[in-house]
Amino acid sequence: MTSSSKLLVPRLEPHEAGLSRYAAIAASLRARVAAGEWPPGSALPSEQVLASEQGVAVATLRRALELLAAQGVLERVHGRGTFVRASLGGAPMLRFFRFGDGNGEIPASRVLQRREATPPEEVARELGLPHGARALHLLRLRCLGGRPRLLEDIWLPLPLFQALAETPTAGWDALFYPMYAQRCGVHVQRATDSIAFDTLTPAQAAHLQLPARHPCARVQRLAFDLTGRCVEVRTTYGDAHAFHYTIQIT
Amino acid sequence: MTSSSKLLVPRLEPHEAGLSRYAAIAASLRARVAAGEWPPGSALPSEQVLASEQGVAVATLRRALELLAAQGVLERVHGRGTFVRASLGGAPMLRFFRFGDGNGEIPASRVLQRREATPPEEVARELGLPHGARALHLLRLRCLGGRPRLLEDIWLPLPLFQALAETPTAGWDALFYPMYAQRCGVHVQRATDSIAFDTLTPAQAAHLQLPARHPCARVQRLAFDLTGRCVEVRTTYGDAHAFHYTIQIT
DNA sequence: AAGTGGTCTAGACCACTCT
DNA sequence: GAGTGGTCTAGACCACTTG
Repeated sequence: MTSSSKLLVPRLEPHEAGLSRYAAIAASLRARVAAGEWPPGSALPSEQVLASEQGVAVATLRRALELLAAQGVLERVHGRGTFVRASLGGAPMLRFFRFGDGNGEIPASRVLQRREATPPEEVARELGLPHGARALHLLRLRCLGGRPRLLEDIWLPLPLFQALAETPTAGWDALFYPMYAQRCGVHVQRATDSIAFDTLTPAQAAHLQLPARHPCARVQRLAFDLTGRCVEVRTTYGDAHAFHYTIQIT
Repeated sequence: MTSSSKLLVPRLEPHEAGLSRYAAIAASLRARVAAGEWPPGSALPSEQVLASEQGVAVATLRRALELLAAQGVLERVHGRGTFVRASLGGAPMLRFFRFGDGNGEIPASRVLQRREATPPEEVARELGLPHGARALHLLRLRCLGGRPRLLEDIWLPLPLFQALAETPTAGWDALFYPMYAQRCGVHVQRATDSIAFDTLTPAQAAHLQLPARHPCARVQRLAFDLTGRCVEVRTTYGDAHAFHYTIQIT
C-alpha cells in the first residue's frame, strides 16, 4: 500500500546449498576452469561480462574472483585481466636446503634412470592407479657448483605421461613442471611437501657422494592438477645438515 | 551550471603516502591496538562507529578490518564483534612430531632449571638486548605417555619477565603463552619456527633418555608481541625419527 | 528486540596496460 | 583512448548472538 515499501534489492532464491552467491559463483567458475573452458595462462572474460552472464552485480562477481585468486586458481593483474594460473613455477626444492656453494644458482639436472614399472602400493594409492597399473619411474640427480646435492625419486602415471617415456632424457628441461605442461598437457596447480628425517641407503649415498647411512632430509611432494587429481609423487633426498626451513605462525 | 555535473563521490586528498584509504586506516588501527587502546581479547567499536570516526563508508572500514583479520591482528565473529586477538594458543610444538604413544594428549611439563644469565650473542641480538644484559634462562622437559619427548631451551628478556623469576616453577601452567599474558602482560601475537637437523649433546640426550649424538630435529622459535618486539627465543629438541611436517604449496 | 558482522546492489571514479 | 582491474560510496537486507 505505502509507496515507501519498495524493495530496493530484489532477493533471489536464498542459499540453495548454504552457499553465498559469490561462493557459488566461485565454485562454478572453478569447475569451468578445471573443465578446460579457459586453459591455464589464458584470460577470463572481464568482470563486466562475467557479472552480467551470472546476473549479479560486479562487486559480487569480484568477490568470487578474489576468492579463487586467494586459492591460487586465478591470478589478477591490474589493467590487464584475470588469468588462469599456469603451472607452479620452480616450486624450488632448494628453499629447504642451504649448501655453502652456488647460492641462487639454478641446479643442473641429470636423469640417472628411466623405466616403466609397477609403483609401490603407497605411490599407486596416491596416484589413484588401479592395482598393478604401470607408471614411469625416474631417478634424477641435481647438482650445485658441480657437486651432487639432491636425489629425486619420481613416479608419474603412465597413460598421462606417455610422451616422456619416448623422448631422450638428455633433451629434457631442468624444470619439470613447465615441461609437463608443454609435453603432456599436465598443469601442476597445487602441491604438498612432507618433511621427514632419514638415513641414506648405500645406493642413494653413492649418488650423492656421501657415506652410507648418512642422515638425510626426505621431502615427499604430491603434485595435483586443477581437477584435484594427483599427477606426480616425488621424493627428494638431501644432506640433513644442509636442511633448514622457516615457518610463519599467526 | 548543469545539474547533472554533480560530483557523487567526493574525493578527498588522493593517497598521501601511496596507500589506499583502507590500508591507511588499517595501519592506524594496528598502531592503536599496539599502543594498548584496545587490550588483547577486548572488542573494538562497531563498524558503524569506526566508519563515522574515520569519515569513510562502512564498506571501506570493513576492508581495513578484514585486512587486519587476515594478518592475524584481529578476529571477527559474526554477530558478536571484532576482537583483538589474544595470545597465540598452544602453537603446539607437537604438530612437528609424531610419537607412537599418547596422540592428542596434552604433554606434561617440567621445568628442569631456572637461572638468570647473560644470553649468547645471537639470542641477545634477537631479543634486542644491550650487550651484557641479563635474561631468564629455562630448561624444560615435556613428556608424553610418561616418556620424555621434547627438551626446550628458553630465553626471556628480564625486566619484562621478572614475575617468572620469583614464583615457584612447580605452580606454572603447562602452556606458557597464556601464562606470559596473565603474569607478565606479554601477549605473543606472531612467531616463526626455524627447523634444522642436529645431533644431541650428551646432556640433552640424558634428559631425553636417548643415546648421546642421537639425531634430533631442532626447532628454534622466535615469538613476537603486537609491537613487533621479540619476547622469547625457544629452541626445542626432539628425536629426528619422530619428526614430520607437511606444507601446502600454491 | 537490538546490535553485530556478512552479503549484495548500482554506480562513480582511479590507476594501470596496451595499442 | 579503450579496456581492465582497484577503490570507494550509500544504502538495503540477511544471519548470527545476546539480553
